[in-house]
Amino acid sequence: MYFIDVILPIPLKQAFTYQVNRDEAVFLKRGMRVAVPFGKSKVYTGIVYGIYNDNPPGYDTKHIDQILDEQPIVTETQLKHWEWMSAYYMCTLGEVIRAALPGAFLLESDTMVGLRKDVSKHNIDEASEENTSVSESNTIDESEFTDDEFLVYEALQHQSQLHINDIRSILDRKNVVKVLEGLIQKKVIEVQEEVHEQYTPKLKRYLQLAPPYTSEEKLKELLDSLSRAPKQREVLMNLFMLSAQTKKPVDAILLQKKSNTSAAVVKTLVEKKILEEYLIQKDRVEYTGGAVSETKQLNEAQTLALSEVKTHFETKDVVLLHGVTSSGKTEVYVRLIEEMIATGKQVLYMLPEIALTTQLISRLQNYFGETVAVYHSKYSVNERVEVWQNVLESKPKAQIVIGARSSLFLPFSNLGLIIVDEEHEPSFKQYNPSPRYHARDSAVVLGNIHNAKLVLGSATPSLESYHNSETGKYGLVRLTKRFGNVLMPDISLIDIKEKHRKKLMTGHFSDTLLEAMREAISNKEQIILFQNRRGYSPVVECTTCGVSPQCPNCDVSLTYHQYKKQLRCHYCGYHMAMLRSCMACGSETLDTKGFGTEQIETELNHLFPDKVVARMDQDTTRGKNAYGKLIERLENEEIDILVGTQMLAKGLDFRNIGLVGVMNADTLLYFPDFRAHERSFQLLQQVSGRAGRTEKRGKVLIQTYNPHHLILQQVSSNEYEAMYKQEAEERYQYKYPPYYRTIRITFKDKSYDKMDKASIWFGRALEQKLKEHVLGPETPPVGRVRNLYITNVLVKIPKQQSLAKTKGYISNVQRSFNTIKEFSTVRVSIDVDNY
DNA sequence: AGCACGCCGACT
DNA sequence: GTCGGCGTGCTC
Repeated sequence: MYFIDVILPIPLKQAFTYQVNRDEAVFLKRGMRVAVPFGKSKVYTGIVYGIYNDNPPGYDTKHIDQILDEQPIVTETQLKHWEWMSAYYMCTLGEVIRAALPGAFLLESDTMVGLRKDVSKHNIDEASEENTSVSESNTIDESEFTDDEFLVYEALQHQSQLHINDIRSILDRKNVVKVLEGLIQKKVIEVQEEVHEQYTPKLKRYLQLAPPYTSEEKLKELLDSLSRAPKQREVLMNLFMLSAQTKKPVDAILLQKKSNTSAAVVKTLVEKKILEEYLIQKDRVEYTGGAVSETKQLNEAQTLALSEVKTHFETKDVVLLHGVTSSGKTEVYVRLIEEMIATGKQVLYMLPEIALTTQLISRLQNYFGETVAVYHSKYSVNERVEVWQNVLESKPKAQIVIGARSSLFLPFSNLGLIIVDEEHEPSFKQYNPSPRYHARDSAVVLGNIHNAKLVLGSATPSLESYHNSETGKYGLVRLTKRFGNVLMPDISLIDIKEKHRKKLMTGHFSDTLLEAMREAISNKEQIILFQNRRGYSPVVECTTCGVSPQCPNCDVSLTYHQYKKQLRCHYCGYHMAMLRSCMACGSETLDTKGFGTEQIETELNHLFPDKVVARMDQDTTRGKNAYGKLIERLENEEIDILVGTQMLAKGLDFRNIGLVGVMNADTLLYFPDFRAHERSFQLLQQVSGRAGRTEKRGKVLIQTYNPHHLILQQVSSNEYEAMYKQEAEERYQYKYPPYYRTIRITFKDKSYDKMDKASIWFGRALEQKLKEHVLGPETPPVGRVRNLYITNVLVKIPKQQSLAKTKGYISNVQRSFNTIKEFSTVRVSIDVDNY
């Protein structure tokens, strides 16, 4: 007897044991995929985790359905990293696998329904006497069908196979099992579980002359015979011309184009067996660029930084590269990459999703040509599988991988260097679904496993990383000058309280900002305006009774979107038409409070009617290429003024931005989060960094009601150090990271009472041992989303307290919690390092 | 997580 | 009287 342990991509702690035969046991290796039956009627894809014989578990085991790989697609190194991840972030290995593997690797099981072969035809065409092969029991009596059964039966006359979801929509109901059971019993249909391989290699069609015609004589004959089919002749002539140069089969599409003809003509030739068709597998992810360009000469500061990084690498594995915006960090990375790939090792370059622009990718491809592979969620499942395979096989075309946080899961075998650019970006942390991992921190561990070096780069490092460099855990290298001696932008604060008092505001624009905008426009410079809120206005309020429309599913007010004349909830997507009158008192005195990007755009259209204004936020960049197109328009200077949310802060690298305006900095500062100040500083610095990238000094204007706020002062004078010292002090005082670690436990339930009771129970249980380090339960700013009430318990862990033990204790509490029936519907999620 | 089983309200 | 709602428990 042989058994294997399989990890399934579901949130269950255990592995599942299946039976295999001897041959399978010999063939299988850890890290291969198998399809296994699970539960009553499901087939899942799992990863083989262990193989053993003669140690039967104390229960019946099922046999595996099939083996899906020839070779492991997951390496031992990956498994090690993933195990660390599941332990550290308190999730199951299955959840890590689900996040790690490209969707196409995880097969889907589908229930397909078909008519039984022995009855189908017989009953459509009036049963003929001769057809005696049909046995008595399979004769269908349609009169015995219920209405639903008949509908399904009829649908199957037109389609040989139906997916269970099709049947659901045909019958317009969810539970179709009863109906199907009835039909099975009447021996009309049969069901089967089908496993679909989602990955389909991309095939390219090639054509060549069929063998009978390859001799010159035959060819002549052929051409003569086609004298009355000029189109076909033309195609053949073109084929000769094209293949004369290459002596290879010819791309079908190219041939068709060259011959200036339709697909039908080509098809006829294939059908006449004059041409032969070939399908050749083609890589989807391909670099088609030309020559590889030389890397740029580094300036003095960059050269120094590079050598400092290398010096640190002698004693440390991680170096933090703190370089101001446009100081040319990328060039330093490029040098490091260059040296690393020369030794034959792999390099991973991680960026936040949004900063993965074509700009940067093509820049790297110019240096490294086809050794660069790109990996992120916007790529299709098929493309991702190809990159995965290329990395797995250590192919040269994936020696350098540039990707978003999920690229961390790729099957590297000999990773030498990891670069985490824009290290401070919050989007490196995944919140939902589990695993709630931080890609930067997980990359440090990955680097450790591979014995690789890491560079974390940022203009505004996260407090944690900077702290690590202060304590000597990381090396620290600075780049304080912008490349080409471009000056740091000139940042000024505008007191809009005073401007309001002096009546110097036009809508949301102060006179100072407007003046600066006019000046920039007359200098033919572009302008970026930042407002960290989308929509038209976040609150609509009745001036008579003070009531404002709320989302029925969430505890938030609805945001007014003028463009669609709608009220929308940004949490659940609920929307309704804009009201004409107040829902509570009926008076038509509705007013808007607060403002978003859409309102700024509207105001701009009035203020600068002859200028091109564009908006960049979630609403305008939804489409596949919308973001890229906006960037392109901005690059080509087709846009004069761009309004946007924090999307603007990342990766935009343009020459002609003369002015950056922040419409209201206060919404950032008063965000209820211990990182609000750090985030505000980072965001404002990053946005400011968009200004002035040529010789001329860029200008930044920040409108605020609190011009004396310390953070704003620090932003305007570009004092990262001061900000760090100040913030670090506060974090220490209030027991927050980086001095304390935190774990957040979230409780959700559609009953407020249950959620409340459950969280209190959990909190009390934790307090037994963790004492005053347990905070809450506390209601978050939005206490209900999608009709689920939410509350949080926060566990703080002092530096000297064992993280592993604390997590162990939390797990124990959770285990007892799960045995309490009353709380069974309460959803508990744990977020380790919830920042 | 799915998914099936099983027990209670709103309709033919 | 059914249909279908959701609470409960299991999956090798």
